[in-house]
This record gives sequence, C-alpha cells and structure tokens, in this order.
Amino acid sequence: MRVVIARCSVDYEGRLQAHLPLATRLLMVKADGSVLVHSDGGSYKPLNWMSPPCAMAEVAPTPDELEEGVVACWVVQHAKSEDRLRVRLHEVLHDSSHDLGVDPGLVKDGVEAQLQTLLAEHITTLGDGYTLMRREYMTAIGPVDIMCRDADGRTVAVELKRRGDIDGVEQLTRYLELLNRDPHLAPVAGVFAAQQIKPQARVLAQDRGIRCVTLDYEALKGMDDAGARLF
Amino acid sequence: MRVVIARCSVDYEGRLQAHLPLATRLLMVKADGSVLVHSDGGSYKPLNWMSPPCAMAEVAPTPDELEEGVVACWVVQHAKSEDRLRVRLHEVLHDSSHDLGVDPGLVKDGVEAQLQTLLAEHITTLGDGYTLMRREYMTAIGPVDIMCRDADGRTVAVELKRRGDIDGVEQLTRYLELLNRDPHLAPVAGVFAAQQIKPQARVLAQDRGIRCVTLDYEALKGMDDAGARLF
DNA sequence: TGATACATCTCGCTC
DNA sequence: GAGCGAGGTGTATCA
Repeated sequence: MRVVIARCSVDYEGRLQAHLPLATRLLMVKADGSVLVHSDGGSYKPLNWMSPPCAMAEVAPTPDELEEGVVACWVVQHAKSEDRLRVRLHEVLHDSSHDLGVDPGLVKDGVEAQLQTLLAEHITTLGDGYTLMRREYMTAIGPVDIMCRDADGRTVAVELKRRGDIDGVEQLTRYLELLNRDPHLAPVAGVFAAQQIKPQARVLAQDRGIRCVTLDYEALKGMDDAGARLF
Repeated sequence: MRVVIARCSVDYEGRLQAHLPLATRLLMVKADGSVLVHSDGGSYKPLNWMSPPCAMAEVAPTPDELEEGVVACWVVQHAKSEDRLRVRLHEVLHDSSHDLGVDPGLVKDGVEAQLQTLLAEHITTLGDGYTLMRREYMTAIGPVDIMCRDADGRTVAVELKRRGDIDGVEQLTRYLELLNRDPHLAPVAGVFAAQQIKPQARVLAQDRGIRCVTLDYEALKGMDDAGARLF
C-alpha cells in the first residue's frame, strides 16, 4: 500500500467522464494496482478511483504539462475495459509505502438475514395460528423470503425488508402473480413486513390487497432472548 | 486528514455488528471526524468506516486491553444514531497529519442526463415522424423521462435507462397506468429505451405491450457532432 | 426536510 | 459469466 498526499488534478474516462480540478488530496495505491483519490471529507466513497483489475504506470509529463507545473503523471488503466484514470501531480507532500499483508476479512452478523431468522422463529407475529412452510422459497424469478400458512391453512408469501419501499411491494407483487398460477399453492396471500414502511409503499400494497406488517426488531429479539432463557 | 498505518482490530456496532480481526491496515481520519479502515485490496469500499456526522475520541485502553497489547483505542460515535466504531491499535507503524483544505469537487459529464438530451434531440431514433413533446414530463408519481408523439400523433411515454432492468419496466408501467387515465393523453404507448436491455426486462416489457429500443450512445453522439458541424 | 431515482454503485449468491 | 437482490448503501434533485 502506497500513500501519497499531493496537489493534483484527476481525470476519469470510462462509463462517464469526470474531472477533479487542482487541489490537495490523498492518493492510495493498493497492492492490486487499484487507486483511490480521497478528499478530506465526504463519505467513504472516494472522489475518484480505479477498481481492480488494473495497472498503474508513472509516465513522464508532456512539455505542456511540465509548463503547467506537473511533476509526475499516473495513468491507471483498467485491464478489461477502456476505463482510464489520469492523475497529474503538481506537488508531492508525502509519499510512503507499507506492507500490510492479506486481510483476514470482515465478520458480519445480522442484517435482513437476522430479521428473517427472528420472524421465521416467531411466525405468529404475523397472526395467530400462522405456521412456517419455509424460508427462501425458490421460484423461477427469485426466492420468496418466507412462505407460511395462516390459521385457515391458506398460503401466505412474506416479503421482508428493513425499510419497506415501493420496490419491495413490486417484488412481492411479481412473486404473488407467479405463485397464484400454481394450483397447488393458489390462492396465495401477500404480507409485506418491514421495520419501517413508507407511506407510498403502504398505499400501493393496500391497493393490491397486500397486508402490511411493521416489525419491531427489538421486540422480536426480546422474544428470542426470553425463549433462550426458558429452554 | 490523519493517516495511520497500524496493526489493529475493529468492531462496528449499529445497523449490524461486524468484527475485523487483528491485522495491519490503513486508518484514515478525515477533517469531519469520519474514519475509514482500508485493507490493501478490494474495491474502493473500506472494510469498515464511520460516516459523518461523527466524533472520534481516543480513550485509554482498559487493563484487559493493555494486557492484550492494545496501545490505543479509538471510539468513533455517530452523532445521530447509536452507530459506533471501536478501533483497538496494537502497533502504530505510521502516523501523519496533513492539511488538505476544501476540495473544489467533482465535475461529471455524461450519464443518463446526456443520454436524455441526445435522444430528445434525435427523437426520430425511436421512429420516423416522432416529435418531442417535452422532457421530464411531470406526473403525480414522478417525471416521465420523455413524452413524444409518433407519426400518427399518438402519445408515447419513454423511459430511459443506461442499463434496462426489470425495475425500469415497472416504473414505466406505473406511468402508463396513470397517463392512460387522462382522456387528453390516452391512449399512451410506452417505449423502454436503454443502452443495454436485460433479457428478463425485455420479456416483461413485451408482455405488457411496451416496445424496447436499444440505444447506441456513440451513434447518438456522432449524430450530435455531425449536426453541430452543419450549423 | 423527506421522498425518489441514480450510481464508474459494490458485494454476495445462485444457476 | 449472467442474473438478481441487498447494502451500515451514498448522493443529488425536487417537492
């Protein structure tokens, strides 16, 4: 990993064209040749970058560039596309390299997956008498998050989201269309379950006869802990 | 901007929990207090991070941590949520600070906006006799990218995408449903135009009577340049 | 401020 | 490799 602080201008050409005027920035050159251009603010996203696989070459500045004060020019070319990043360095304030080794990687725990696990374990949250059929019920157009049956044995498809958006309702609608063509399953009802459901999504869901359920993550986790303590 | 290279372990707790085992990494502390943890590979996304607004505090290691070899502990707390990042430094290999100043920001050129401009200027790409009504035609559920009329004067709503996905077809379908309720406009036909249209999106569009048009960005740009030279 | 659509999205999984 | 869905998505725009 090479870290350079420099006054530089940057040009990207590829899926779009982008230009960064002359300013002081941090340049990160990773072991795989990828390059990140960071400013002193914003988010985790660099101002500009080149993803691997790519190669970084330091080329001599042209006479014009030399006249403008360019002391070095980096050309970062993507290996599989025409994407190219050009960094013109006007002044190098810091330049150091470090051997980081291979990273053991991130251990993640709990996202939609955990919500799904919790809801599957406490499926009666959706209504008394509900029973779980299975999670990740595969269909031709993708997996339904949870399939279950209501107290009367009717099939219910559940789409689960952390934030209930209009897209989620569309997704569930597509599943329901498909599932209701299957005579073994039909009629299949739909439940849109999320920690938070946007008003527009709620309106669309109700318009399509889909029930909305707001999930309380903490309460579900509490039930889970209570259950764990009991047994 | 502070740049630290250190052997460290990292724990994130917030919307999910994540843990990074002890390894050598680059730590970036930006002027707004945000922190990025980068390894020597991957993409532009850090292994872990804290977005602004947040505050970084260096706290004394606990006796347990001291025993494990922790020399410093950073606690980065998000200002508006319970998100917290904890970095335990075991060995600092580099530590430097730099004044970068405010970045003038990125100048972008050419995305969906440019496609829309080009297509609007050369609306006959969609068919002989087509005429432009207007771009960004506002409706209650959002703007239709392009509204135009075909050779017979029938209204045509155009949804434009760089990559034509199933979502885009759904979006256009919603617009068409709404527009066709307006007696001044109905019947309104739909055109789904994109540089690349996914097979599933194409199937769905055809199933709904929506015409698909693949756009050649370079050709459109070429027509534009030719036009510019003529006048 | 909230909602919506876009992104050089990235990432991980399945087929 | 293509398709699909999730993301601690982030970011800009517009009501």
